[in-house]
Amino acid sequence: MVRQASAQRRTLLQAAIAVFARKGLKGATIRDIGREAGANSALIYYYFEDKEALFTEAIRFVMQEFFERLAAGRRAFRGAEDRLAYLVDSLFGYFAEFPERVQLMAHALLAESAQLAVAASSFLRTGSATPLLVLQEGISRRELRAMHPLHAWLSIVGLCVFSLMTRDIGARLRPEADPTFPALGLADRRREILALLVNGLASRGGKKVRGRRSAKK
Amino acid sequence: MVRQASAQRRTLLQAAIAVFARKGLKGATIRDIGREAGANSALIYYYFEDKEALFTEAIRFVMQEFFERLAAGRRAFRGAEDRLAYLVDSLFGYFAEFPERVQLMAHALLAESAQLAVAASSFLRTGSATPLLVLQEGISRRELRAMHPLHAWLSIVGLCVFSLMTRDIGARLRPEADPTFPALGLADRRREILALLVNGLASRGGKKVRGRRSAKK
DNA sequence: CGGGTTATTAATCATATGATCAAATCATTT
DNA sequence: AAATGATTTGATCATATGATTAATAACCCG
Repeated sequence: MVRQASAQRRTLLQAAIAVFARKGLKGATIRDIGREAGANSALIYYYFEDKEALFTEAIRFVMQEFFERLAAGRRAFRGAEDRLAYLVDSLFGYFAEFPERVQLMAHALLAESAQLAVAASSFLRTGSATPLLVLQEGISRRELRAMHPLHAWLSIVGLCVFSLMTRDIGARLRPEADPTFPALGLADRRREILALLVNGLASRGGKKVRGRRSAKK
Repeated sequence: MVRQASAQRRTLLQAAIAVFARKGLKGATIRDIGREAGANSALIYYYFEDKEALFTEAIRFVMQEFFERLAAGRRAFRGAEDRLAYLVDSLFGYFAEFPERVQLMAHALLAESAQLAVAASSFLRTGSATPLLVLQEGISRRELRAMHPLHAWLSIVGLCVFSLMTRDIGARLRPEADPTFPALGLADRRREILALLVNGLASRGGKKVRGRRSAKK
């Protein structure tokens, strides 16, 4: 029957986000999600069509929530670095608050790209995809190199998501294989990614370093 | 009994790589893999411990093969851009030849990081992780900014893998949502990623543009 | 050829899973 | 309180799955 808005429905959706994030669409089971929600798993079929539809709604929810936050925090930008910092910080801030949701998006991206594309295109159509607008603005103002904003955005997301997802890989490698590997916190990673986005990996040494180099600290 | 090297064993491993790449560890079934290999699925248990061990061997195989190619193609570098181009081109070239293997690594990176860490650390220990050596060399020579080479490598992998994995998402979005979205080929993506790695996203306009800007074309 | 080892298969097991449904509970209105 | 409709649950079904096993086929060496 697929009921709309209700507290129970929201609870189930949040449980689904958590479990899908941990195990992926295939790895998560209906019973897992029911248990996480503290409800009978059969209830899921009262509120949602099936497991796939629940997954689709989960990624749509996360995407919408993220775009809303981004739009809410939008401001005037002082230049390229400020503009890029806004995007990177939004990603890092969102995922610092809801770490499991990055993982959900990563699963969607990798294994269920069809569903992700469906969800994403609805945001593109309604013009509510803030990151693309912000990047487009930066390109128009010649702050950023000329390129399609979607490519720029995917590069930023790729860097951040990869950095966030590989934190535990680094942690696992560190002790045995490479004692020199530094245990960087989120703030350090944010700084490195921002430096990469603004200036690239190449050293600007020899010739004079640009003033825009360091954000803070 | 877990037999070592044999033609059949290799066939099964290749089939596993293909199926795991398509469906992930959880999504792939033993029967899928058997069918792909044209063999009885029970045979898998003759050559491999279980499904997880097969997955681990699959990512180890791909990682080793990729590192070997990288080591074979290693050369003297003329500077930061040349050095970064070598790494990006190695990734893109490997993907062009074996797209499914890159997808397998993406699955391992984002969804099965525990197994990836096990496989990766053995390469780190033996010092055969060429990309880290190449990056370390570039940093020592002040071509590249000072940072831990593993972070630099993960950034490069993140950019490339994300770009490669989102190609079909872009293709799905393009027609309906955004008619301006350009259908970039691999060569264009390579160029954009390299430009980002060398110079960042920020425009060098106003102040004079660096000579190292454009790779070719 | 023949005996013994290795490789491969069909059949099967136990369990997990997505989904359904009828019954039970709860809420709301009369 | 009775009646009606919405919500929740335990039981159940059919199927898919990872894994095992016993039997068969292929291979090899004398």
